[in-house]
Amino acid sequence: MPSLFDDELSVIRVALPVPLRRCFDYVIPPQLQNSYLPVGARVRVPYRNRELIGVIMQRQVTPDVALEKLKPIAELLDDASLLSEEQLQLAQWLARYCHGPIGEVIALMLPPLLRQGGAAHIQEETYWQATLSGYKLDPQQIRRASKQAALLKELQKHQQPVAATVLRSLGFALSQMTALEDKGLVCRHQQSKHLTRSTASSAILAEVPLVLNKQQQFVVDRVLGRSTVTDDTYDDANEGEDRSGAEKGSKEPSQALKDLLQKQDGVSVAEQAVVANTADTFLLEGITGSGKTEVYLQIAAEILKQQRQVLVLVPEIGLAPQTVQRFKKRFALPVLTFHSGLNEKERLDAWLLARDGKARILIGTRSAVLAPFHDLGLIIVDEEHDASYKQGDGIRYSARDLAVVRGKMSQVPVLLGSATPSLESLYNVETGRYHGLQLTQRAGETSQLPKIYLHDIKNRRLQQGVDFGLLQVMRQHLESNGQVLVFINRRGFAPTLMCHDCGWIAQCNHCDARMTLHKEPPRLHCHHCDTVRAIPQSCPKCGKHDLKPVGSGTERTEEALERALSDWPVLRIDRDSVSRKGAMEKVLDQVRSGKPCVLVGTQMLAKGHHFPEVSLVVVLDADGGFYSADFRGLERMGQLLTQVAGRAGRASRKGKVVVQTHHPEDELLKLLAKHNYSEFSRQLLGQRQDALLPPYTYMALLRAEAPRREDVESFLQQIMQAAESQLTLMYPQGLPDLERVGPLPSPMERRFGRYHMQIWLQASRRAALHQYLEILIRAIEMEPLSRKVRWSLDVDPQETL
DNA sequence: AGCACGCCGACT
DNA sequence: GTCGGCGTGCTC
Repeated sequence: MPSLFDDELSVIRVALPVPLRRCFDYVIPPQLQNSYLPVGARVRVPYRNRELIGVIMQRQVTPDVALEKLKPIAELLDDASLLSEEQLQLAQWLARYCHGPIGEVIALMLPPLLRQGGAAHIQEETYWQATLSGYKLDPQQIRRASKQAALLKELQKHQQPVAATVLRSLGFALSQMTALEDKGLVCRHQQSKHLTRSTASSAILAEVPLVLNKQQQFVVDRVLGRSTVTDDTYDDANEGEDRSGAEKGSKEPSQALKDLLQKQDGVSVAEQAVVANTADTFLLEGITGSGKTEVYLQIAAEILKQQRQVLVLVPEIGLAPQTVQRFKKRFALPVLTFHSGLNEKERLDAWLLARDGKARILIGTRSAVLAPFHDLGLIIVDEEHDASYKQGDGIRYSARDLAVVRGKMSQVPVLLGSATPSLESLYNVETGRYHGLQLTQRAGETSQLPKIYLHDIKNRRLQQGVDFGLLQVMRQHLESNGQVLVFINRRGFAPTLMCHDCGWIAQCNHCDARMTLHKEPPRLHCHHCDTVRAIPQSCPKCGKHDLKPVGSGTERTEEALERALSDWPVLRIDRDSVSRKGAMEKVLDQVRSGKPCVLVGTQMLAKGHHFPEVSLVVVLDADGGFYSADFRGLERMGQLLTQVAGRAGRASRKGKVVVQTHHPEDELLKLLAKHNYSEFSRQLLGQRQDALLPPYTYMALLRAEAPRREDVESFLQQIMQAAESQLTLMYPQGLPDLERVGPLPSPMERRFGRYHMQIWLQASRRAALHQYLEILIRAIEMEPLSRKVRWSLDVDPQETL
């Protein structure tokens, strides 16, 4: 009979993927008494009447329920910890910060296959490569085995190992491969099919780095924690190197590369140790074309030299193909991607390869910030202002902010980069939490920044949203072989359909929104709930045949420009036109061909793509930011306009940007037109400070939604009341500067047949906000209505929808 | 979240 | 007489 002491030793605490903000305790059954049950390993456990897979969070716990209630673990799935100490710490931090269930955060960290209980092993395949003597031997010398000779000849064609499956499909048999192996002419490798590059190679670089200008060099040195020499001798030396290096790189790349590879092999351990890494956060503000990516590459190179790994976060992998390409081209090391486009197997492999240190560089979208690493040495967050770092359902976290936290935890530098930094990050520079770094010059041979014109459209006659005079300007650019980019932030043909006779408009049945008129294919489409209806022939209300499209979207602009500029191709890029796979590439290829054309599109076009031949960019409506219900509307507008302007004149041509607006005298717009994003953001920060809005205060938003309005409203009222009485009980003095507003109807209250309401919370101290949130969450858990209502808590909301 | 238990309406 | 509606209670 085991003693009480023994029992307690055999109780472990497990995080389970259930929406409960606690863990569950289990006893270790006799058959596992002698097993190693480390924190971070997965277990299969009975839970109510089924089995779940959880992660061990704590060992030797004293259970807070009676011992008899504890069930035994059914199975131990890992013989070693699957989540590192660092990851578990990060998960705990995130769960506390979001006030979410730890089990769900843990589940978020595991790729789906591991969540389902799959084995944590990389599936390796056999690869064959000729040995040194195999490469040298003339295959004809292999007599009486023509098949082997052919196989050797095949392998001699490749510098890299070739998969056995590929060889088999070419008609070679395993016996032929092993026969050559016995002769010492070929050798086999076991490796993941995603690791096509050798991990053992001592070479790090695969190409000669570009020569940095002084600003870039300063940034590289600063992030790497090198002491920077600022006297003139250094500058002169640098200038001298500049020219010779550039020449060498351009004229004789192969020789330069050889030198470089030779040098790399000779890098001594002592040399590597010179760099004293910082664990600080840096905000790199670099205008478009200032060579941020090159800076990333060269900082990453130093970290990689130390045998450490680099994590690169990008907003969307689809928008960053050239970033991925540049990393792959630069480094002779395995570069892997991690994003939602991967299938489950690929996701698992990338995850495991990063964990084992075999993936040296991981480029991924937001969830990559939770990936495991063997020895992480640097985190880069590209386009740090991008809203897609915070999105998604369930646990709402900002991958950018989490990257900063992870950097601090792991004592690793974090580099946030953007041409248009978020106000949050700029504020963090101001308060000294981040170090600010700047790139103000366009790198390379690139021309000056485009000139931006604010075009007043008050009282002007527009043709489908385009000023008549502007068409002439477009024509000029096309005639001089330029390309024209036209932005409009609405897709579809027209924002809605209206009866000219009685004023009826096409309203969505499920949302407080009008339906968008589309022509391809013809339909009325609600962009909020995806409801599609046929276009009525006559007015459903008065029966008259006088239905008119109101306003214009991408389809209509495309149509209008096709008519007005019929000598040139007009291409459209928006979510509808590129939904088919490869459609986007097809259009982009046509643009890259460099022939004059007009490209009409939504913001999709503004991000990531380079169009060197674009000489004119037209923004049809810049005024959206002024009327936005969201307090970040202006910030978004500034970022978008600046990014859009960055699309013009990137190569030999000097670009021009025309922005149609009703507010050409607006000071903020004028700052943007002068390429002065810094001053623009400073002014916005001033406004935020005056209005006591983030980043000067901390905000949280409790959203709730249900089919019945009354349920949402009384739910929010009930929990607020409960929280209020709890607050006076726990903090008789109250919490300082804590604003509680609501329940309020959300902007667009009815969506997809459900009513949305919210409670706003704001505080000048983060701690006060979180103390209140804790109370509020407890109130929700007690409230019976919470099963009728879907609710979610958003700390640091990006959108107030 | 799931999933059982439990107590009231329209069906073979 | 049952099948099944969704209210509510619990999960180590």
